[in-house]
Amino acid sequence: MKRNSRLALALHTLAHMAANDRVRTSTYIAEHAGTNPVVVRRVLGKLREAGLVISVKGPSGGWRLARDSSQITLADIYLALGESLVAAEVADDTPSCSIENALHQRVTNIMDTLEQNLIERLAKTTIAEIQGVEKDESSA
Amino acid sequence: MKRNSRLALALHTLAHMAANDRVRTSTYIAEHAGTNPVVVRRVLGKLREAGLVISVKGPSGGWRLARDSSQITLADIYLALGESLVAAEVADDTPSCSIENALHQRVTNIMDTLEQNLIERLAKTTIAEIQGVEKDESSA
DNA sequence: AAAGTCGCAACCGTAAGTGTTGCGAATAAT
DNA sequence: ATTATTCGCAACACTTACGGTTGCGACTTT
Repeated sequence: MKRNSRLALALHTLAHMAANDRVRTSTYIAEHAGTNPVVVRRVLGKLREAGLVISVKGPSGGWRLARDSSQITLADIYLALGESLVAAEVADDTPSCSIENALHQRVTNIMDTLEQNLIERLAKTTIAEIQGVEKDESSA
Repeated sequence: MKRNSRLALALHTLAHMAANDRVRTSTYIAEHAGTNPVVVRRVLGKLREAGLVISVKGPSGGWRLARDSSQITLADIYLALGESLVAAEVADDTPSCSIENALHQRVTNIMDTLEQNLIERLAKTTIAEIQGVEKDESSA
């Protein structure tokens, strides 16, 4: 797969799961998403920590949504994955002078604001809206 | 520096240049941005291709804004750098079935829309607004 | 008891990006 | 003209992030 495709994978998978409430194994999901079961578990694991999906072990186990797809927004997913597409991950500051430092702070603030705008925008769409209308029949 | 810091570097640099209209060398900029002259030239080179800055060779050469800082938006910079922070770079499609394909298309459309929203948001801020009020005096 | 499934850790390979060096081209200053 | 300065560009090394893969243990249903 391509780079930083976790969000796309999560969206795709949850929309798929929203089509009906059958339990899906990570192997099944991986095949339909064109990736690996472990990758699926890695991504869905984060969503499970955030309470968006539920996993059950053992035969006839797998994954299902923790609540109705209309109650899961894209922001929920984005935040659950710990994504930060816009904002810079601050690490070390080398403020050569106070003016540089102030400027750096202003740039950082702007990017943080942009990140926040993105999240607010994400919060306005739910999985149910992605999933659309049709019910999926592909089980084999 | 950190990863994908090109946008932050460009913002920082252009805001710095907006403080006055002196020509800055890439070495000077790099020192103040905590990076390397070649990295600065790489980033500013893209902005030059987009007509946002002008570079002059030779002694007393360097970089300056191509137009007033109030006429350069963050979207100009973002697009000049060829950034795509949200949208997925499509490469290959493996539509196992038509339903999968439709779903994939819908996810792609959503991420494209989010990318577009980000750009629209970026277009609402100019370098002049980042730069603020004070005039910078640091030359040594 | 057996089989299926997740959970997790470890590792590899690839890709992207920054940092660095070197050299050529252009241009201003002398 | 010569020289010094600066960009332009290509090539390379180094690091980091991430997807992909394997292996094994834990759990639970049948």
